[in-house]
Amino acid sequence: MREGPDIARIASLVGDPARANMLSALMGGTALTASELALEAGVSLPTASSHLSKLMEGGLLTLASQGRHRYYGLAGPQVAGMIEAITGVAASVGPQRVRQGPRDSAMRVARVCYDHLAGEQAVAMLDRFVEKEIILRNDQEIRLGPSAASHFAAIGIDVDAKPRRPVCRACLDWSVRRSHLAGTLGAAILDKILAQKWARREKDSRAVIFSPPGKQAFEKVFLA
Amino acid sequence: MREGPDIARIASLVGDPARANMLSALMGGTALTASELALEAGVSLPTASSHLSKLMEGGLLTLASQGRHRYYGLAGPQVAGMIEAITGVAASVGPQRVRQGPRDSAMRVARVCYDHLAGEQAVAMLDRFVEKEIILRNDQEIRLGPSAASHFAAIGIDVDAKPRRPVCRACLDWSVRRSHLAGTLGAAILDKILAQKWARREKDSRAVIFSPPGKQAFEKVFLA
DNA sequence: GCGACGTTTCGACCGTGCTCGAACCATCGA
DNA sequence: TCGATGGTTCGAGCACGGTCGAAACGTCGC
Repeated sequence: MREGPDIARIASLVGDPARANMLSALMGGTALTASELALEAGVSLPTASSHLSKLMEGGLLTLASQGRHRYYGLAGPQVAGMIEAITGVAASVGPQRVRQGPRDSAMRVARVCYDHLAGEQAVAMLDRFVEKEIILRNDQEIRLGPSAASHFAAIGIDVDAKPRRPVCRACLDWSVRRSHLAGTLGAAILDKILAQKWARREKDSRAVIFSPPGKQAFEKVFLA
Repeated sequence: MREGPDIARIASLVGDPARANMLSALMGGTALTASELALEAGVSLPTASSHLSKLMEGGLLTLASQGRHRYYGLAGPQVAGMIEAITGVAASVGPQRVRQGPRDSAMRVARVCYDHLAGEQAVAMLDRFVEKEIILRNDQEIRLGPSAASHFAAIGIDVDAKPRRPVCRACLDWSVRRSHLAGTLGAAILDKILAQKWARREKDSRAVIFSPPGKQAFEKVFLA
C-alpha cells in the first residue's frame, strides 16, 4: 500500500465528465460563473454547484465573489499544467472522439491555452522564432536565445523581468501535436495580440479570431 | 458542451485508488507483474487484472509477455509526466494524509522517479549543479550551462547525444517541494549510481539506499 | 502427457456518487 | 419592503463501477 500525496483524489476530481468540461472551459483563462459553467458542462445548476464545491474543496479552483456573482477560476499555473498534461495524454492515446484536433476549425487555427496562444498560428510562431534563433529548441526543451531580449524589447515585451513563472516554456499543442510557446513570454504575446485588437476572443469558446488586418499585422511582427 | 480529447476518461482511470497505486508503483520505472501490482494496490488478483485491462485499453500501460509472466509498464514519458503533474498538484493542495513527504525516511532521502533520482539527495545535487553553473536555473526552467558538456564527459556521461527526450528537465519533488533533475541527464546519472553500485534499489519500493562508501563516492562526484 | 502456477473471465453483490426538482438564501434594483 | 435573479442545500432516485469467489485458460516444469 503506497503512501504520499493523494493522487487518486485529484485525478478523480478531473475524472468526471462534467467537471472535466468545466476545467477545460476554465483553461480559457477567464473566471466564469456557476451558471456559465453549468451550461458549458451540460448539467443543471444544482449539479454544477455541487461539482464546483468539490473542486473548491480539492483546491483546484479559486473563488472571487463580486456581489451576487461568484467567479470560479483555476487555482494556478500548476493546476493548468496538470490539465494540459492530461489533455496531452488523452489526445495522443485516443483520437477516437473527433477526427483530428478540435471540431471547430477556428479553434484549430488559434485558441487560448490558459493564458497564452495555442493552435496552428502559435505553433507557426514558435517555429519561426526557432528558425530565426530568437528561441533555441532542443526537442521539447526550449530557451531564449541571445538575441531574444533585444528582439522582444523592440516590440514592447520585456523578457528580462523575472517573475515566479518561467519566461519561456514549451506546451504541447493537442490539435497540431507540436509545441507552442507558453510561460510569461507566451502570455505577454497573447496580451499584445488582444490589446492591439489584432484578434478577439470568441464568445463562450477558447477560439481566437483574427481580423484580416490584425492577421497581417501579426504575421508582419511575429512570422516575418 | 466541449469537444476535444477525452480528458475525463484518462483522469478517471487515474482516479481510482487501486489504479493510482499501481501507476505510482510503476513510476519506479521497472515493469511489474499483475500479482506484484495487486499486492502493491492492496486488492485481489481478479480486481487487479480488471484494473490493468482498463489501463491497457486506455493506453496508459504497455505489456510485455514473457512466458507465463506478463510485465506491465508505463506507456511512456508522456504518461509519466502526467502522473508527475497530478502528484505535484496533490502534494501542494493536500498535505493532509501524511505529515510531510513520504512516511518512510529512506524515501525522503532518495528514491526513483520513473527513470531518475528524486528526494533530498537529488534536490541537493541539482542545487550544487546550479551553484557551480553547470546548470542554469530560472525558477522552474533549467538548461545546460556552457561547461556542462565537458563536466559530464569527465564522469562518463555524454550530454551531446540528442535523443527524442529533453536532456535536462526540472521535476518538482513532492517530498521536498523543490525541483530535481529529470530528462536523459537525470536518467544517465541514476544509471551511473546503480551501475557503480553506490546504491541499490529497495525491494518493492521506490527507495534508493546508498551504501556508506557509495554515499561518499556520490558526494565526491556530484556534490563536491 | 500431467500437475503447478500465474493470470484472466464470469457472475453476483454492494456501495459510492452523479443527477435533478423543489425549496431555501443572498444580493441587487425599485 | 418587495420581487427578480444568481446560487446553494436538501432529499430521493438510479446507475455505474469496484469488489471478490469460483471457475476457466494458458504456459511452464517434470
